[in-house]
Amino acid sequence: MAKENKTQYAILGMLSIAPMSGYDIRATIKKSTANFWAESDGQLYPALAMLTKQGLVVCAAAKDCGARGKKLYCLTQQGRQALQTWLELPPENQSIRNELLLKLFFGANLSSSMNQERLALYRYQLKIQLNDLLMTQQDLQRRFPDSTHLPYWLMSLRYGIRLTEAKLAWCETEIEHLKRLEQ
Amino acid sequence: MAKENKTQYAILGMLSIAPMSGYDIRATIKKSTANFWAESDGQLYPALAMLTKQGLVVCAAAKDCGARGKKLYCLTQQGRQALQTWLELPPENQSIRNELLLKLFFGANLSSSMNQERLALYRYQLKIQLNDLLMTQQDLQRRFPDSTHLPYWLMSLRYGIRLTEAKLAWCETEIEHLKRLEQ
DNA sequence: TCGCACATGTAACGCGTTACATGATTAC
DNA sequence: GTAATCATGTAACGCGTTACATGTGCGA
Repeated sequence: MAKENKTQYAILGMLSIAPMSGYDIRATIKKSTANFWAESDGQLYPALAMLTKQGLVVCAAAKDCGARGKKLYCLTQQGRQALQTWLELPPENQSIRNELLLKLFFGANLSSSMNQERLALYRYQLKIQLNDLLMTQQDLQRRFPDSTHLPYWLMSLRYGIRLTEAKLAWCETEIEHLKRLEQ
Repeated sequence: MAKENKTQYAILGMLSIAPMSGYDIRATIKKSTANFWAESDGQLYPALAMLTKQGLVVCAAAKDCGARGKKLYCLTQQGRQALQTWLELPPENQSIRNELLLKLFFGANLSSSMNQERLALYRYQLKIQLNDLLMTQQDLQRRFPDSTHLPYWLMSLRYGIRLTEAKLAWCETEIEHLKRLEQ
């Protein structure tokens, strides 16, 4: 009835790259997939516990967990299989909800300058985002030059870069549009 | 604690354009904001009922509702004020979850051809989307040449067009990338 | 010794989707 | 008459966010 939990697959995918702790997964997601995938703590840890119970991941013995009680998780054969099965399915497209766009769609209810300010703020945020993405790109290429994952990581990064550039260009032209409209 | 219900504002916004029934709102959302905002039936009608109870919208008397029991809703002064207040707040950005991108991020677990097929299918879907957007653009300009809303509707449309074009261009280059990688 | 980053979790809350349910009107 | 579209709702379900709770180890 309701949608299937995708958090588990994000976790399995991350563990297919390397064994990690919950904290590592969280950090990796924030660093590398933040542009197209987010997870919240409240999902991550329960999902890890469930995957363990289902035998899709195993937690290294407490001994090997290093300091600070870090729990290192590994994919099991079943886990790898479950990931594979999911990866091969066609991706479902989530419903989109972009509040900025919705507010602009109703922009006739606001002053033109209000809308311009909104766009200008967005442009500013996009510039920062773009910069981050470009830095991450360099960073990845330097740190994992030989990883089999690198081409795919760069692919998803370029998606972010392209989209952010397109949004920026859109912002510029729309601000100009509004300025001209005022006169 | 949890997030505020945004459906109500989408409804108020739609009613700021013209009085509408629930069915009309639904149809309008599907036609015009589908690219950045979606609503499901299960949210729409209860939200309308709640807005009525709160006095933010009123339902025209049953008499005036036309055939088929259609209920025509109008904004009240309070409703207009509530919309205004919300519009002026900075937009919150929803967390993004793009399953296609996540699957590509883990693409090293699949064959190169599988990833290529995935991208090719996406490219096909994007072309259709782009076409729809361009048609809608013409349609809007023809049907509402003098509406104060038109500039903002076109703005949100151009966002969709720009983004879709960027995604398409990205698709093309990535398919080429993968082809070259295979050799 | 004080604060920050590391590290793992739980509970409340309600949003949003899906599926179900129902009936009228129009067009062929 | 019968299918499609118009039209309005309800109920189940669980996903995902936010806030809370707790403790460790390292560096300044």
